[in-house]
Amino acid sequence: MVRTKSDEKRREIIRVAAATFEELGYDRTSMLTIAERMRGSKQTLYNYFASKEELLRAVLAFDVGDVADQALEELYAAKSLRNGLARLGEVYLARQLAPLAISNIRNVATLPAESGIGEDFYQNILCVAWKRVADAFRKLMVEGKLRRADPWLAAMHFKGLALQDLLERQLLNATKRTDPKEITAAAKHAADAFLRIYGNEEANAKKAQG
Amino acid sequence: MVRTKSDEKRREIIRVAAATFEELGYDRTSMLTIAERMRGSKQTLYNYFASKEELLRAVLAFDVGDVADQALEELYAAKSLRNGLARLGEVYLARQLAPLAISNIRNVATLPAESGIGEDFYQNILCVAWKRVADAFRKLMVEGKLRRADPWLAAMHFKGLALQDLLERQLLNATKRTDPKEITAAAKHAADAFLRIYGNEEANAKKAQG
DNA sequence: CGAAAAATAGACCGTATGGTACCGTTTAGA
DNA sequence: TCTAAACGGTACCATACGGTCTATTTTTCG
Repeated sequence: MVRTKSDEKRREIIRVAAATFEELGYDRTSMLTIAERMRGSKQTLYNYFASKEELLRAVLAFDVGDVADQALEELYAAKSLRNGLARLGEVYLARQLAPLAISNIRNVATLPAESGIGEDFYQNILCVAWKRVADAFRKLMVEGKLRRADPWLAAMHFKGLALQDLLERQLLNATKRTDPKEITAAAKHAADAFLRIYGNEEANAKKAQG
Repeated sequence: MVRTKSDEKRREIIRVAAATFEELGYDRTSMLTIAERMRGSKQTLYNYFASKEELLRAVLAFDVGDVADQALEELYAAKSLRNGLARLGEVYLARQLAPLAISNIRNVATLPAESGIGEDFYQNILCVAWKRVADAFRKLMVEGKLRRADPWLAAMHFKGLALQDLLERQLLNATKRTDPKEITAAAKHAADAFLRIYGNEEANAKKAQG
């Protein structure tokens, strides 16, 4: 072999494509536009990716996150469970409301169901992270810091409490960009609410007694 | 005037357009397709609507719901607050997860932010209903059936608890159709969780004593 | 009935797209 | 240095779209 399609170039394509999808949306982004922004040719794109959809899949996979790791570190590092949950929510929110993440959801949602992209994205990208959160909750339940309950349901409730409204607004372009302060506030409210659902009053009561 | 562009025909166009947008998605639906399904001509469409986007706006406005009314009736009619909340959630979920509602969200999300459609849709359609729910919660707070808190935040929390995961899955086409039993279960869990956050233990305690 | 209003059908325009094919040029590695 | 792989540029293809225009037909109402 004399010359190799470099991984670096591949990543560069993905980066440019991601930025363009984010800016214009998948449907309104043409392969030509991406090629031009690469200062390259369409042929090169098709050299690396079989189709536009394949390129989108690569963009989606690229966003895969260590979010869960970061977020869970926050959870463990915090002094109180409440603070930890608030930070967890904050990190998650910041990530999920970032333009790229939003546009990914939006772009996936526009594709026909038959492509199977939506299922892949939900199962392999979105859920993976939340499963780790659910596991963390399970541990907290075992440790008695949270009331015993279905950890996955708890994770979904946390997600819903923290995310729902802000995400919807971003998705619909009803808000230009979410104010970081609003994120912090939403995360705190979510943490408070979550503790009211899943907090372990028994343990707290015992502590108060002991 | 000898003949009037009938409101009936206008509604028929909206109906057909809605069904087609729902089936194919806004971007992949052409005005020609709609015209053919109407057994009419494109010109007639442009006779009633200035543009494709205008037609979408009409579709969105058409879906405007009495959802809130129905849902709140359920809330008041139920024997217990818990049952009422569960029914409220169930009705809302069933509505929000219906194919048309989902596709509306999806279609709005795909349009460029500059169009302002997203803001309109969120403010004038989605929020309107939830404001009524918030008002209902406010009343319940005044009556002491719920703990005093920000009613709007409470409504958003209820929405998040009930809706978040199922809506996301539908949006992304990660689920074909949501099982009604799953809807019922999600609504019940949401009601339980909601009462843990916003239930009024004082009142309950007094009742237990009295 | 007869005229005004509206619906139809289809050609048409300009533009754009995803994807392929070709060709001459650059590059890296043996 | 030489050669094969990868590149840029561009033309190309088939298709499709939103939107306009025109000519013809249908409907409705005075």
